[in-house]
Amino acid sequence: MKQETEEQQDFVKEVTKMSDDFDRWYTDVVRKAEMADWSGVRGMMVVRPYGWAMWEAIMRAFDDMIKESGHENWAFPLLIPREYLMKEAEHVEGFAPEVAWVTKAGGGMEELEEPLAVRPTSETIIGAIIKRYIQSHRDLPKLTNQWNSVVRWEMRSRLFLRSREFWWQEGHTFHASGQEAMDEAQLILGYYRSIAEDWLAVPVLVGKKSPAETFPGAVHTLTLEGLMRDGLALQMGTSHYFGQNFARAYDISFSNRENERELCYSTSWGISTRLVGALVMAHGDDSGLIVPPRIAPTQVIVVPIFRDDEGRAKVERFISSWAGELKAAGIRHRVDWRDERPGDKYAHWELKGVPIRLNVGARDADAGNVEMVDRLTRERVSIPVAGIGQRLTKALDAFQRELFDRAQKFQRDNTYELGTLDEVVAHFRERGGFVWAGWCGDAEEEAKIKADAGGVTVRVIDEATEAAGKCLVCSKPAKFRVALAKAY
RNA sequence: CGGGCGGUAGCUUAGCUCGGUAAAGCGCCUGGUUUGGGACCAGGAGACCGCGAGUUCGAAUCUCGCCCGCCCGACCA
Repeated sequence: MKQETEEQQDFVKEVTKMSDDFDRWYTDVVRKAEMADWSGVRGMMVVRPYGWAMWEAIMRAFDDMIKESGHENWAFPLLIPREYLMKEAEHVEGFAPEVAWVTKAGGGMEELEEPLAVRPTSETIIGAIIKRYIQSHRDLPKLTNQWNSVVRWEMRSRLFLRSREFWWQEGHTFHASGQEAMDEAQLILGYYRSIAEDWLAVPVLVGKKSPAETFPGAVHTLTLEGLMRDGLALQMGTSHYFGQNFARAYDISFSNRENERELCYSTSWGISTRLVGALVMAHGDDSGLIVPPRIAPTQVIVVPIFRDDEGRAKVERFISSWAGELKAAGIRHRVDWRDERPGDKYAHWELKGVPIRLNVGARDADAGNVEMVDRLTRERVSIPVAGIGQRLTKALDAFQRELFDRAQKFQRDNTYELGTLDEVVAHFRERGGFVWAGWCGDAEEEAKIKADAGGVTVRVIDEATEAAGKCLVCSKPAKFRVALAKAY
């Protein structure tokens, strides 16, 4: 059954091999699988239906989670008056380099009195607006979210990973106590972890960001990091606790039970279309995408095989005798009736990463079987059509688990524990992955790691584990246990 | 935003050095033969040669400006 490894590698012809050039492989796959493209406007991408459908699956899953815990979707303005943006000092400084401005409008391109920023994120305008709706502790917590796109004037772009416009959700919540807001940030981090691990099948490290990497204006930032197949880490979401920083800047206050004026505590959090890129880079292979079943726009593709009209009619009758069962089982499936040869269709759907394929020809119809092939192992098994809905549901669940297990094994195999900066530098000269080490917490030492090890940064601080041993740079007792990596 | 490279049909590219009828493969359309791992034959459509200016009798080719992309740096969801 599995004699043809080399042969299988050749199935997809036009995609650069992952081992030859990971970056080109990534771009080839995203474009050939019809997920996204460049638009002609610098750094601005167009997300095509196949890619957008994956984002839709993520949106549905996450939207359900936050609705369940009382969050509500809003729509806030795209353009932000300059004065709003200027109020939180660290925030302005952090975002200033990447804000795009609208300075002219109208047929005569008249200069605006006040330039308007195209939102790079909406803390400022939401802060300025939301205070109207918060007067009493009874108005709290205020749990808002919006699904939108934002613009950041990036100098270098990559499909899904970094583009000048990207789609995301941004949640902004306001609370009566710091503890409640911190709990909120943690709750969302848990949701994000579930999206990454349970939906995208990408295992993640979670923890706090170092002060240098903390979101501008935040007290602390929680983050999750996945490991891509080239050994680079990718930030897959962030959840920020602001304390009263934004409330102070925007005067968001409420009357507490004692009838005293008090500033709110706030959070913000986001995941973006970058996750679609993460799924490509965490699971794909030389034949193209491998899409986790829970995200897959098409979970099961049926390839009919026939010689003539009579054969076609027979196969068609056979398929329609059990296709209803797939529908009843809630399986997203399609039958590929295109006028192409079977081999062409196999390669096509492998490139698109459809988890399970059913080959159905006359001999299957006669036997009441279909040939099931899964995208991960490529093993072919003949299965009876009786109970096919249940059978495929199980197979898809198993596929989802195997994909996660495989990614988790990859992450484990590429995670190391090192003690000194020399070791870290030597390590990253040779390979990628995560390196756990002790750190004293000093910003200077962090900068030294980044400089000496060629862009290696502190990705997460593991707060669940007590730091032991010494700082890898200065050998003072370590305050934190941190995961280091090169990242996108 | 700095340094390097590139842009010719839907895609990948040749042609450019040395100016002179725009080419190929893949893809697409039509017909036929085919169909259990990327088929074959025949015919056909498809190109403001990235955009604009300049030099020239004549520009895909030379010059300048701009736009877009790729690689390397700094910045980054």
